[in-house]
Amino acid sequence: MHTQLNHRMTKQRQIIIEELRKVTSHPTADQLHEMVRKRLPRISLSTVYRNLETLSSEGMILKMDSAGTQKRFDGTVENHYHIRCSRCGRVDDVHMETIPEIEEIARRRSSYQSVSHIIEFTGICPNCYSQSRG
Amino acid sequence: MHTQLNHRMTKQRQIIIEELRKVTSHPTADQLHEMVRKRLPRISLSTVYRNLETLSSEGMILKMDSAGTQKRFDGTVENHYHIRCSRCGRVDDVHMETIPEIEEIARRRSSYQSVSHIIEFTGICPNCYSQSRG
DNA sequence: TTACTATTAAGAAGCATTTGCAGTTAAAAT
DNA sequence: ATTTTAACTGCAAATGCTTCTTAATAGTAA
Repeated sequence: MHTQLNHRMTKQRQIIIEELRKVTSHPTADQLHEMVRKRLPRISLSTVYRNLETLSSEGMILKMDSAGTQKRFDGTVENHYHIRCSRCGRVDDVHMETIPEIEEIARRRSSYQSVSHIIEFTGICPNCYSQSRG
Repeated sequence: MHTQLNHRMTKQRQIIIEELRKVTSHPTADQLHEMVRKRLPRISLSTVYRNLETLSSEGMILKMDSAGTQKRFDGTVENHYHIRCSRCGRVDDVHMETIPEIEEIARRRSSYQSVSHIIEFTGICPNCYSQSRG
């Protein structure tokens, strides 16, 4: 059982992984491009983008902020949680109690101030799920 | 006292708020534009964007996915939480235990399947905080 | 009413990301 | 070790979301 789908380990891909794993700074694509360029001066930004996409869909790295390209807006301001369908992008509210206690934990562990939080769930929405079972 | 900072309640702004509060679908700016157009056919998309920005900075609505314009990447795949500085955009890992139990709660409340979760904290990082105190 | 200034519509500009293409190369097949 | 072939690369151009520019409009205060 392997998730390798005819993917080649090119020099570019190898070095992108290595450089990303070296740091804890959660770089953007262009920051990573700069880092990789120190070792592969001719690598293009689109190669970095392409590989980041491939690697994250293989589960080898994590793409953050991967919600989607467009921002969404909510008329409700009080903190509440959301769940997003990974198939169709639909977003619903999750009606559950919030857990503000974790903010104090995060504050202590991170030494950030004025800590707030959001939780975002991801899953398959009822529509997409029923479609997938015919 | 009031949080009104020389902001005018124009017809456009009023209707944008009303339409957003009517729904629970977390629309994107262009979806909301379409909704508002039913009542104000000549409103422009940039007016919608401008007002959504104003309203969310006033705290009257919530802007989701407001992380930033660029995606970030993480070499660590196992679920862990992040904290982001609202001043400088810096992102750090938060070393605390994850709480997978909430996924079951969210699954029951939402009727989504295969639920996973992330928590994102927001705060002021040590650098920005020490700057702000001179 | 008059003056003042925030706001608007329309379109251009900005910027992150994706895509088309022609040449290259990793790696499977021979 | 060669051949083969489809994935991959660099580059440029395209795309798509969001913000900015500008001249005109319209709330608001006096």
